[in-house]
Amino acid sequence: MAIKKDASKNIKEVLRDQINGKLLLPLQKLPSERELSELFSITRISVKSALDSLEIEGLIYREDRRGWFVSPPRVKYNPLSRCHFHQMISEQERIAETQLLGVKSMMAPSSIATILALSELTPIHVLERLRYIDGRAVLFVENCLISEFFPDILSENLAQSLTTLYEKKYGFKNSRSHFDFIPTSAPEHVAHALNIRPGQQILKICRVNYNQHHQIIDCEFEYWRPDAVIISIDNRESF
Amino acid sequence: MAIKKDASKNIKEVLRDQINGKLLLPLQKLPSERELSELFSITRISVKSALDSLEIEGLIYREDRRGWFVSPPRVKYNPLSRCHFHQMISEQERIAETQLLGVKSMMAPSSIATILALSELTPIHVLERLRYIDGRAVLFVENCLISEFFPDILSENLAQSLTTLYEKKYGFKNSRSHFDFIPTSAPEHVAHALNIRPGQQILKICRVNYNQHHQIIDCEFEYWRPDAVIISIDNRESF
DNA sequence: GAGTGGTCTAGACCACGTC
DNA sequence: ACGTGGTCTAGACCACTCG
Repeated sequence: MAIKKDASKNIKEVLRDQINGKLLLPLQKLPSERELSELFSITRISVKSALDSLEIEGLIYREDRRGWFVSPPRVKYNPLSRCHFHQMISEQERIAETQLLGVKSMMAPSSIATILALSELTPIHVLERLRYIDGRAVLFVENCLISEFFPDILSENLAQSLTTLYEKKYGFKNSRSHFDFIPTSAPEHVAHALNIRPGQQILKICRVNYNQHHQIIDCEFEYWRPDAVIISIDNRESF
Repeated sequence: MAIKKDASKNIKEVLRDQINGKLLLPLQKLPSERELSELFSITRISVKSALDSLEIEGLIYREDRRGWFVSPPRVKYNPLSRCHFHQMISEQERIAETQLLGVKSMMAPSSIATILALSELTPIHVLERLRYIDGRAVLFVENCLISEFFPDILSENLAQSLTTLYEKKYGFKNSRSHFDFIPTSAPEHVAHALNIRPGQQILKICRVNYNQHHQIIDCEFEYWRPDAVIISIDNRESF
C-alpha cells in the first residue's frame, strides 16, 4: 500500500539493491527507460529522474542513445605519485588503453597563456588523447606543450607516456607540479569524446608542470568521468 | 526564427551571459521557474532541465523551495597545507563561520572501524559541524574521533579548529594524513544541512589523520557543495 | 526499420518557506 | 495564504544506434 508513495524512491532503492547485491554486474545494461516505466508503473520522466540521481551517485552511467549501464568500481588515482597512467591502472588489475585523438599547433590563447605564465605570443602544441579503462572511455586529456621546449615531438608516438618521453628525449625531469581539481560540467568536445551528454558533471583537473630548471614546460587538462575515479593522496609522500 | 530551436540551449546561454556579464550578481535570486518558463515560452520542465545543467556547471545553485541563486566565486582549498579553515577563508577575503550541529558518542560502526583500522569494538565521538562562507552553508563536516585519545574533549568549544585543540590540549601533532576525493551524491542528512536536494552531486573528502607516533587518531568526512570549491595542490609543498 | 534515449508540451497536486 | 520548487501524469516527436 505504501508502494505508490514516492515512486522514484522505490525504483532507486530496487536498482541500488540489485547493483549492490551483484544481480546487476558492472558494464551490464539496464532495461530500457520505457520498460522500467512499465515495470514500476511510473512515467518515463520519473524513471529518468531516478536514473539521473543514481548516475550522480556513481552507480550507473549512460551511453548516448544506447542505454544505461552499471558502473565498474572506481580506480584510485594518486596525482602526486610519479606513476604512469598505464602502470597505475594495471597495478589495480584493470586494463588501460590510450588513443591519440589529434594534435594541433597554434598560438597560445589567453586562457592558456595565463596558466603557462606566458607574456608574449607563444606557439604551443595541443594534444588530445582519450584514455580507456576496461574498454570504457573514462578520461579525456588535453596537453598544452610550449613548442620551443619540445622540438620535433610531433614525430614521436604520442599515445605513450608523455612524462617518459619528456625525460628520454629532452632530459626533462619534473621538479614540481600544481593541480587544481574542479567539479564542473563537460564542455562539448569532451562530452562527445567520453560519450556523455554535454553539460553533464565531470571532474576537471588542471595540472601545470615544471622541469628541473623550475620552468613551466606544459600544462594538462584532465576530464574524468566522475564515477570512474577516487583521487587518493597521502601527504607523507612527497614524490 | 531560430528561436524555437532547442529552447533549453537558448535560456542557458542567456542566463550564462547575464551571470558572466555581472548583470546577475553572486547570491542574487533568479526569476522563478514559472516566470522563466513564460519569459522563454517553454515549459517548466524545460526550464528545470536548463537550470539543472547550469547548476552542474557551478554557475547557479538552488535552495529548497526558495529559489535559484547565482553562485559566488569558488574558494581555493589546499588540503595539504596546515592552514585552518577560518584562516584559509579569510586569506581569500571571504567570511567563514562554523556551527556545531551535534555530538554523539557510540561504538564505531564497521564502515568507520575499517577506515580507522580498528579491530575491536571501540568507542568513538562523532562531531557534526556545518561551515559557512559569506553566510552560505557550503561544507558539512563529520569528525570521528577515537575516544580514548581525547578524554574530556566534549567539554571544549567544538566550533573552533580541531587541529589546534588536538595540539594544545593533547599535544598531538599531525604526522601524516590520507585523503580520498570522491565525486558522488549527498546522503540525506548532509543534503538537509546544506539545504540541497538529497541525491544531488557533491564532493566528498575522506581524511584520515595520524599523530606524531604514527597512530590513527581520527578521521573526517567533508561534503562540499561542488560549486563552492577548487581543490588546489602543489606537490612541492610537503608541509 | 526498430529500439533507444533526448527533448518537449500542458497541465496537475504536494511540501515547504515566507510572510 | 501565497509563492516556491519537487514531483508527477500521459502523452508526442526527434536524433541517433544497431542489426
